[in-house]
Order: sequence, then structure tokens, then C-alpha cells
Amino acid sequence: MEAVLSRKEQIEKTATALFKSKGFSATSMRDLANALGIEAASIYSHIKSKEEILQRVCFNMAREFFEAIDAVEAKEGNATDRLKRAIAAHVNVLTQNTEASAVFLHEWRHLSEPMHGTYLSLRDKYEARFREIIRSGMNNGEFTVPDEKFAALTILSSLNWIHTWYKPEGKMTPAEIAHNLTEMLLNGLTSSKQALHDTYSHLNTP
Amino acid sequence: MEAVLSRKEQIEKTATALFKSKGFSATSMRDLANALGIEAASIYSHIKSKEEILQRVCFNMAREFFEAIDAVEAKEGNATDRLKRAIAAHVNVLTQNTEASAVFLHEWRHLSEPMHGTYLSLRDKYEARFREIIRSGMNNGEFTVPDEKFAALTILSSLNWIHTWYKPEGKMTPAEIAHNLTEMLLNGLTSSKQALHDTYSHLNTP
DNA sequence: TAAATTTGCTAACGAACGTTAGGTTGCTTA
DNA sequence: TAAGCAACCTAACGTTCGTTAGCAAATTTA
Repeated sequence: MEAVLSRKEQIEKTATALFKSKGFSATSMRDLANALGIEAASIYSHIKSKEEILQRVCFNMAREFFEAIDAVEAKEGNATDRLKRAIAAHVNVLTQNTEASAVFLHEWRHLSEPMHGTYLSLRDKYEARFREIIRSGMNNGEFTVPDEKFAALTILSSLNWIHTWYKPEGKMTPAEIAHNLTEMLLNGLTSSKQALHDTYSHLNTP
Repeated sequence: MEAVLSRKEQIEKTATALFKSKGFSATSMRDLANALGIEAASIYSHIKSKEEILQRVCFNMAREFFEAIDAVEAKEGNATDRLKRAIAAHVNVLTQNTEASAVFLHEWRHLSEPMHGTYLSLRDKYEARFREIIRSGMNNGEFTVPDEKFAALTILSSLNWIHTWYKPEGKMTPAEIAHNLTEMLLNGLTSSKQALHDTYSHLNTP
């Protein structure tokens, strides 16, 4: 079932693809018009300005990310569990909107004030959600991490690189990506933990 | 001891700062001239084109990264050791050239052919160096990782976010950043490995 | 069927773009 | 002291930029 897009949504979608591949500034309204098969001036029957498109893409994605993390935290769980679900939710949003995500992550600096400032404060709020999960995990001994802010940034930066290589037809599904990422970030690369656990776990039998 | 910069190097440095903060396309030659206190046309006494500046920044940084990884692999060591040193080397290059690194990582797509293709193949070669370290660690049991390419990308994406927040006057030194990153990436967030090791290590006494 | 809305057009606006041509100044070197 | 060079200037080029005005056709709504 294909969604029927309004002309405005078609413009937004086409612009998003161009903004991702060429960047916002290097994409002209004539480029966009050409991709749509119409004249540049015609676009202005549907939008107010070039920047309006960027605003819509950025803040729609912001809303998606917040809805995802809200859903994660609506359910109870320890820090490990919540972090796993937060990662999976973030990966889901990213992989379901690869182009818009790329624009969201890379082109926001071309927003003018006050949107630019709004964007930054939203981003900080979102990062704070991850920081809080990590902090609670540190407090109850689930996590051992040198710096909670540093850990949150490192996790998010791993996640936010996905859009550069993810292809829906690729061999990893979003769920597998989330699982592999979680595995790496929670347990690290070294084999010894699992080995240690395998070796000694019989000592822990009740 | 301050390095004495030629005019061309001053232009490159100023342009790098502008390219980082506004992006290559959104930075005009008149912006650059204004930052230098001269007229736009005067810049062309020193450079051939706007893109030449971008090329120099990108490929100078590429050279820096390769020299760093070459130095890492000139010394012997197991995979864990080499990965630690590769991370530290990468962080060093990044933190010593924050602005050029940002341009290198974000603005390369504005290179025209054949430079664009050259850049991509260099980037792949560099990533392959990390993949090889990870693969050798997988083969001898040092690392347990779902996919070597995936692991390399995840590690590099964590590293490549640093330039967005690193400040030389901040509380973390490059060495501390590298150490914390290595700790997180090798051991993960969960506390259990060290705890397990602490708990059971007496069993391993020879 | 009349009115309203959607979608597009041509023509053009002033501003900004990267770049070139040609010339001037002042310092450095032979 | 003459030649060479580095650094910068003014003026201007052709092009592209985002955007507006005004109008026309088709489709939807009342």
C-alpha cells in the first residue's frame, strides 16, 4: 500500500534526497525543480522558501526521534534494558528514514535563527535522555564508564553513522544492526568477558 | 614557537575554519576575503580556485591519517595492542587538527572528479587498515565481533565525532580521550567483565 | 454549474556567485 | 640600482541564485 503524497510532500521528499547527496547550499531550487519535472518558480505555489523545506525535514525527524525514545521509556526496565531498547528505537528511526536522517544530522546548521537554536536545544534534550539512562546504570552498578556524557556521545555517534552505509536491501536488517551495535557497545570487542562468563558461570548456580 | 605561515597557508587556514562552520558551498570567496581583510580577487594571486583549497585540506589530512596508521603498524604487537595504538593515533590527528578534520570528514563530497573518487578510495584503504587489525584479532581469539566491517565502521564513527565537541582547553586531553574510547570500545559499558575478572582471577594463578 | 483550489507556466527582479584582466605598490635579490 | 616577485587593488565578466508577479489551465468542491 503506497502512501499518496501531496505535492508538497513530494517536493519535500525529492528535496531531502538532493539535500542528502549534494548538501543544502549546493542544491539549487532549479535542481529541485528539474528533479520534479517542473519550473523552479512553480515550487513556490507549495512552499514559502527553500529553508522551509529544511525546517520541515529537520523538525519532523526530531519529532520521530523523540516519539521513539518516549515509547522506550514508557516501559519499565533496568538501565541495560532501557539502553538496548533506546538503541533499537534510534536505529529504527534512522533506517526507516535514511535520507531525512542524513539531512537532520548534517544540514541543520543552515537553519537560521531562531530555528538553529531550537534545533540545538532539542538535540541536547535528546542526548540528555541517553545520558540519564547511562547515569542510572552507573549508579546501580550495571555500567562502568569513565564519563557519562562521553559515553552518551560515543554511543550516539556510532548510531548516527549508520545512514552513510545502510541500504534496505543490504544483508543486515535494522533489528540485526541494533543487536550487533548493542553487543559491541555493551560488551566491547574483547572476547574475554564471554569466555570468563562461560568458564566460571557454574560457580554462580544457586 | 609560532610557525610562520605563508600567505597561501594563511588563506588555507582561514578557509578551513569557514568551511567547517558554514560548509564549503555556503562559504563565498568574499566571505573568505573578508575574514582575511582583503578583496576576493586578491585571493587568486595565491590559489587557482576555491576547490583547490578544499583539495589541499582534504588530501593533507588524508596524508596525516595514513602517516599515523603507518607508524602504528611499524611496531609489532597483538591485535589489541595495535588497535589501541591505532585509536590513539587517530585521536591525535583529529585533536591536533580539529577544523581540518571536520572539513576532511564532511566537505569531501564537494570535490569534483577525479579527486572525489580518489578520496573515496583512500578512505576505503584507511578503513581496511582497521578491518585488518580487527580480523587478525578475531582469528586469534582476541576479539569476538559479529562482523569485521561493521566493527571497523562503528569504531571509526565513534572517533570521528570527536571533532564536534573537542576543545583543546577542555578537561580531557587527547590521551585521556583515546584511553576512555579504547576502554569503552574494547570492554563495553557493562561492569560485569572487570567484576568477573576481579572475582575469579585467583582461580587463574599458576 | 459556478466558485474555489491546486498546479503550473513565462518573465523577470536584484543580489550574489566564482573568476579574470590589468594595473600598482613595496620589498627582496642580483 | 635595476629586475623580479609577492601581495593587493579596482573594475568587471557572465552565470547562477532565491524569489516575486501575474496569468492560465485543470481539478475539486459547493
